[in-house]
Amino acid sequence: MDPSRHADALRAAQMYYLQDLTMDAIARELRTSRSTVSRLLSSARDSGLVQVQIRNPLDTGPELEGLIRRRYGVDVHVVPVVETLNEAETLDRVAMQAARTIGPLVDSNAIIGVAWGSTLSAVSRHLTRKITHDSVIVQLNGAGNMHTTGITYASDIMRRFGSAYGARVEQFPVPAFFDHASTKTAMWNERSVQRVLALQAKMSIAIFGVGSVDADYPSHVYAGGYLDENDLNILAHSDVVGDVATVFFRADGSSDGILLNERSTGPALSELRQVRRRICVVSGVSKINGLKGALAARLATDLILDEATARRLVGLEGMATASR
Amino acid sequence: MDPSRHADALRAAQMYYLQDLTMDAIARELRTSRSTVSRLLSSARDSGLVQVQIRNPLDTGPELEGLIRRRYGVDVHVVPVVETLNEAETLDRVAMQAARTIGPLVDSNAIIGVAWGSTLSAVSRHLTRKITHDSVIVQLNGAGNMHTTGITYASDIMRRFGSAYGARVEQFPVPAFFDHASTKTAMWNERSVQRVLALQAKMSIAIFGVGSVDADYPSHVYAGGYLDENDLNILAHSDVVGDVATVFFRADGSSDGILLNERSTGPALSELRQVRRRICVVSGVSKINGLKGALAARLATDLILDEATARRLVGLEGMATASR
DNA sequence: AAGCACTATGCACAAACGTGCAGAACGGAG
DNA sequence: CTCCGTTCTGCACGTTTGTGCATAGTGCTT
Repeated sequence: MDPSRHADALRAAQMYYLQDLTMDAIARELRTSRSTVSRLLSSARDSGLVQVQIRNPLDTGPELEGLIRRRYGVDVHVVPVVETLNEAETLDRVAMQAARTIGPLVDSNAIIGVAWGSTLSAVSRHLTRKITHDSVIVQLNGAGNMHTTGITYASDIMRRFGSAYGARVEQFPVPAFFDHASTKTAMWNERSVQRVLALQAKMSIAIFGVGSVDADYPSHVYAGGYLDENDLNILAHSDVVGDVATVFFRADGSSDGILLNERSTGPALSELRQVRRRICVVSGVSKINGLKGALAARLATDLILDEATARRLVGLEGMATASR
Repeated sequence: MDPSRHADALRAAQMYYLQDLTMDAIARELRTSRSTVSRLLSSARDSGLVQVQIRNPLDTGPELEGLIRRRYGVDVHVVPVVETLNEAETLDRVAMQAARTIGPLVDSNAIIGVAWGSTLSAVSRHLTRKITHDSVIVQLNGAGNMHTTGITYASDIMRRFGSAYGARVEQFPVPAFFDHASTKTAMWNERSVQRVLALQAKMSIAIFGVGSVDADYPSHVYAGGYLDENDLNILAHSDVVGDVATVFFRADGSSDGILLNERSTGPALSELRQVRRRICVVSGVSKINGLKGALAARLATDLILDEATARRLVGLEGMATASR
């Protein structure tokens, strides 16, 4: 990219967003055409030069947010969507808003843990660029399964995060679940694995969705060939309600004694809870039970979810909007 | 204001700025007309719900900024303006950009010192609202003179700052200059004055312009009847180059032995330098000598100025733009 | 209950904006 | 120097957005 174009984009952005000039006026000052200015501005926006932030004064916000915030002790962002949208459209809009909400939280020298799944995939597609230095994106859990090594799917997510924030990407090249807990123990002593684990231990931000065992559209983990029939049976007949980064938990948030976790490659819930900022993105009411479990386990510090699910969470299904 | 209107504004802002919907689509979701949405959005913008920020990656920024930053050790924001604009238009645009640049720096519990003058007046007119708690705006120096008590002029500035940030306003009801230094000493022992001085001592942000003795358009201080003919003569025949908040200094930044300062009500330069964030706004090349003195005195940590003055500061008058 | 002052709404029009397209400018490769 | 592929530019058009104005709504006073 021509560096003088970047400088022009900066000038244009300042004049447009900070001085309220029209594109026409800016075009005259830069001696170019209005359409070029339009393009300069859009490049300024998606190169992260311009940051738009919505700061919701906590006290005046819709009571729905206040309710969730107080009950679960998380910073919550309710994404307004109409009920008539289908699952895919809702996910798309939640993902877009999530991507723009986490942007401002990312800073230089951050170590960002990222899970994978349909939610994170959608989020990764909507990230806006932001220039940071010496940041690292680290994969939270393995993505290999019986059919594929899972590399491309999860690594696409990782790569998008990396290029949006100009960060190094550290993949976690292991399966989602080992067949034998003993293999995991062995691998966990490998230096290549330990390097990733060490990074995970230093995470300042973690971003993940939740899986819910009883979701209508089963999450990737439950349908994608990551678990065999036997495992699925065991899950279905246990009191497990969901997972975060392929680590399972019960409705009360406990996870002790869940055998599958010993073969899972995701971070133990107690480790995850060490991370300063833990951002959970949820779209779709069918994930409600998994979400409740995750909140009971205090896995998230920040929660981004669609309005319908938010209402379900606090038992206000009937209300049309939060504020009247 | 109807609280549900505020909630709608928030919803609309989220959908418009974070989900990229058109106003038309938002209107359908909110069951109202598109024009109402347009108005909701503009109210969201100027109530500070929506914050637009331009983050200029320091390393890729125009070299002009880098030059000033390195030479004077200040964070600099150069406001792009064409040379053909007259003084008033330039001031207006610098002021608008300055107002929007300082917005993000203001936070809850801040104590903000504000000077007065034509520059600050212009800035105060363009402030964008931002909700903060327990912030205080404190006047840096008295504004009374021989003709008026100066209350309305300076207090308008203060009031605008106060209402933009929802902050308490503390005026400084003294003249700009005392006739006798001894009166100042006496007043400085008054409890009402000491309360203001105590606040000033705790400032976290100070915002001021500069006066320049040899400016084409003499600053308010030099023309507004604040000083009598005798004082002006003394100034003209001394080596004083300018002032900040009615405290004078020389080209090298020194201020010792300038008698007028003993009668001035502004903060001593050494006190001003204690403030963590000191924002200096300058518009117009004729202030160049005052500005150079202020920079030599290290009075500012942040400098916002128009492009022509910036070029003059580093001796690049000829260059059309910074980057080609 | 009526009157009044003020604010919010929708319409219609004008202004501002985004984008497909065709041509210009640029930058190697031969 | 010419060719070719790529990127940038301005135009033209359709879409999206801002705003003056007439009207409807709201709340307060008498």
